Amino acid sequence: MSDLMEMLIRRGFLWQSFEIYGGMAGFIDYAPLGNNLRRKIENIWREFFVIGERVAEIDTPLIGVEEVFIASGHATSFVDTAIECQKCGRVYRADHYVKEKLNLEVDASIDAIKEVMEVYELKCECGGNFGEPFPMNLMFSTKIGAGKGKLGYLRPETAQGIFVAFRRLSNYFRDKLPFGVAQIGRAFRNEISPRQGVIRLREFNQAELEFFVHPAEKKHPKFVELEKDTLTLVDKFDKTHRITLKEAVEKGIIANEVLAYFIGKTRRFLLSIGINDDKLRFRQHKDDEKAHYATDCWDAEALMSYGWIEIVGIADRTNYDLSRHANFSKVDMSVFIPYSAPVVVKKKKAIPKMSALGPVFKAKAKKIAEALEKVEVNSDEIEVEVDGEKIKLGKEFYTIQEVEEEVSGERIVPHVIEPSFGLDRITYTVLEHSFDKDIVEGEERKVLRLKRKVAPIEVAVLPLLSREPFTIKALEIVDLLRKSGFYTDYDDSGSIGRRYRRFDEIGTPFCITVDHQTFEDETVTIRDRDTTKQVRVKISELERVLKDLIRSDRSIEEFGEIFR
RNA sequence: GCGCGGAUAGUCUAGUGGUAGGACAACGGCUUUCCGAGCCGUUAGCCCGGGUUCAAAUCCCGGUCCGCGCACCA
Repeated sequence: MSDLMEMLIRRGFLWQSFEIYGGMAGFIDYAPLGNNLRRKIENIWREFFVIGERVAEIDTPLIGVEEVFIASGHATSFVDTAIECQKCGRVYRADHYVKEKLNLEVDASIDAIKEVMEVYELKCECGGNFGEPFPMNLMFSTKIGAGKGKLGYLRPETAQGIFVAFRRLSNYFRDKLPFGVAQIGRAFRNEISPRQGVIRLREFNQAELEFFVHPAEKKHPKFVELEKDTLTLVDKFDKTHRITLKEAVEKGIIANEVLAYFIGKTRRFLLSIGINDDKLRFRQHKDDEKAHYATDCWDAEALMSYGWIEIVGIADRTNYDLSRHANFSKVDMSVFIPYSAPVVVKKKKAIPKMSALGPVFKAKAKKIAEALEKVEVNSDEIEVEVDGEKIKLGKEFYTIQEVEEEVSGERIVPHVIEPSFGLDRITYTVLEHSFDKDIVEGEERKVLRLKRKVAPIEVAVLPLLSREPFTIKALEIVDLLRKSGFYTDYDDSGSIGRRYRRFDEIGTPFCITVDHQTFEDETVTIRDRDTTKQVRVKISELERVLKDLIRSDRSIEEFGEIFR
């Protein structure tokens, strides 16, 4: 186990879930410090992506009814078909294996795979025969209600809750694009073999933003604020660019401005919580790597002990999800976009002749007539589609009339740009990028150089000596700081040096020490974690000084003279 | 899911069939005028289930978890 992981467990950041019953891969407990850290990161995410934008946050159920995931495509693309070799026991994803070995695109359904296996007498690389193909479902299913119940799934992403509620949300925003909807919460994927500590979990935390835009206007009004930011991009041809966002859009490396805006915003967010810019890059998905819904997709990747790991996915999901839900639910998901001024258009319309249609088409006549009225007339012959059947109609069935129509706008299905954050991975990256060792007075020290605003314990109060009256005074200050809303700890065990090291290890940025002088002039010392320097401040000023320090990167020297 | 390796106190680790030991940490006390000091004391462990044996941390089987490789990662 790494030094860091050992510390995270011992000091209470992360624990294996269900430990007393042997544990279960893919689940972790957020221990007190880890929980605090992740919550703080979530709150900063809110500041960036909800409060700072035209974005609302909602909270929808973790369990979704089956229909949602049939429409979203998860129920099919999540149920991949697998084949297992009877001889060597290897399991493959069937459609991938067929493509690789036979260079055939096949449907991932069990029947299609079975057929291919028979026709081509598919064998394993080891020469063994495959058994019956079986489904490999990556969603957790459950029954809603007693008895037979209704089939439901634990959501594999938070996004669907937003798409499903789109009509209400659009209304909430008074049908004016662009707007965004965010959701922070748990998602579930029944991974085959979760590995790499917290990197692949079966139950994990997502923060997702669905930013709805007009398909023809993928612009962001605040792009100018970020366009000069320089960042590392790896495009789909594996070419690395060190480039500004503006250039990246102009050169077409990033498909549109909204995508670029959120890439930039994501980078700023990640830097603000303490992720190292040198260990951060944005990588474009290759064409065969993209999810079933995405057209362009960029991952924020962080370099850590496991290599480059995806921590954020920023995808242009187009109108895939809304269109699918519109089709499956039969509920219109479009938004009416008014033109700046109404447009008058001349149209040729077909007026159905019921007396002709009726005798020929009988019961279908009414539906054909309805379809006819919607058709635009360009030629002598009109084709309409009724119940999936294409029907050609000659002139005898309608009359043409020229009409002038005033069109005041159009209905469009918005496209959505989705930045999707893996909070567990981000939290862990922050820990890895903050973990450091240095030498203080000749001895090695482990120190977690967390940004002050994410530190799970913000301040520790320590009596110089573990006896009265130092302890009593220190406890009074603890009480004071807790009432002011600081995450405060108190420690009087062992020597003062040992206690400083304890708080260095968990990343507490400031230690307050009650010493002899405290009783002479009501001052205490504030020690800075990173420099180990101390300044002396009045107890009455403590709250204000700490607030300033934690909110900023200012040096403690601005608040008093260096004491030691 | 497959293969290889591993699992002893909170953490790290010694222990090849015969009384489970240490270090660090934690906790209590003494001491201590600012960076893991010292002294005394305390708490605390063989992953789970089965088998072999007079006797299992140790050998065998199955499972779980951890690490690595393969596969998987919508």
